[in-house]
Amino acid sequence: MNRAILRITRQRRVILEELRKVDTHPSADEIYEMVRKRLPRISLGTIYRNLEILSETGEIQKLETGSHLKRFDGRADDHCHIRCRRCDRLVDIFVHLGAELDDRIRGATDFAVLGHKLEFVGICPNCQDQAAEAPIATAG
Amino acid sequence: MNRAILRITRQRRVILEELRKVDTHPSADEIYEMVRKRLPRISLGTIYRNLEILSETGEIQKLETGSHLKRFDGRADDHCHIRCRRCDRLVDIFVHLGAELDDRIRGATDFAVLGHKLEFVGICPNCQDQAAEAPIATAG
DNA sequence: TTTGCTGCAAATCCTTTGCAGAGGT
DNA sequence: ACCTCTGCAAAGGATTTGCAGCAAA
Repeated sequence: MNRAILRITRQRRVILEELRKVDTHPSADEIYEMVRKRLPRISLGTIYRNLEILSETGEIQKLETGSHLKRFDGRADDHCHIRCRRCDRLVDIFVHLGAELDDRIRGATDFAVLGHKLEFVGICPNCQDQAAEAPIATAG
Repeated sequence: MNRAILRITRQRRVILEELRKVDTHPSADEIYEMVRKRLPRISLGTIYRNLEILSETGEIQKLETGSHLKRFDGRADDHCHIRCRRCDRLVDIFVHLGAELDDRIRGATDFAVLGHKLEFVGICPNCQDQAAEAPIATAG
């Protein structure tokens, strides 16, 4: 992927701006809808291409954990996420476990440890409230 | 997904047996190939349906972290994995960080924390050796 | 006998790609 | 002017699903 000098196109700039505006970790398709309000003729292909490039250069983060579709994060600094099991909402958590975790497993593997992907799973406050009103029927 | 009483079909049994034989965390397609040697007429659809059911009932684990395709783990007990960045091989690690990690973030979120997905990334011994002989060209 | 499961094939969903023309630098 | 980027549309790969017949219980 030896990329030459990047150009700052209108599309690339707007994609980054829109992604930086939110903390909702939208999917490519959701970003497409957001950007389309400002650039109605942009194509989904361009969205995908730019999200790929922006995450390669480290300006954004591609989140591939635990969902069938990719989500993107406008923040690239050290933080992790928690996903709601009911509504699939993904929220930032600023607890820094980073290097510590990696150190803890170095004795337990013969791999050279480079890093990790961590995502918590839970129920968000909204869905907790709904559950109180109308609990989800679990088999059994 | 309120499922009724499950039947133990020949297909379901063989899929589980084959998955339990290996510690390689195969994809659906790889499991298809393994099972086909014993049940040549089985279909990929049946493989997918059964892997889904078996992971719902907790007999196996569906691994969705950090790869474009799902992998499956015949062990359902508490352990995590490390993935090789070069060859994508996925290996078990038996360091138990489970409950401890969840406790550490309970103060930092208003979600009800249920658990987490954790996957380490590194370079496996094989690929380390290869790198020593012929280092991978990185852009620059 | 009941009804969950199977094989088959088509459908679906997300993502990537080829191409000719547009637009940054 | 050069060469990366874009829009369009088609391709791609993994997974899901409808259906009629099959087979556990």
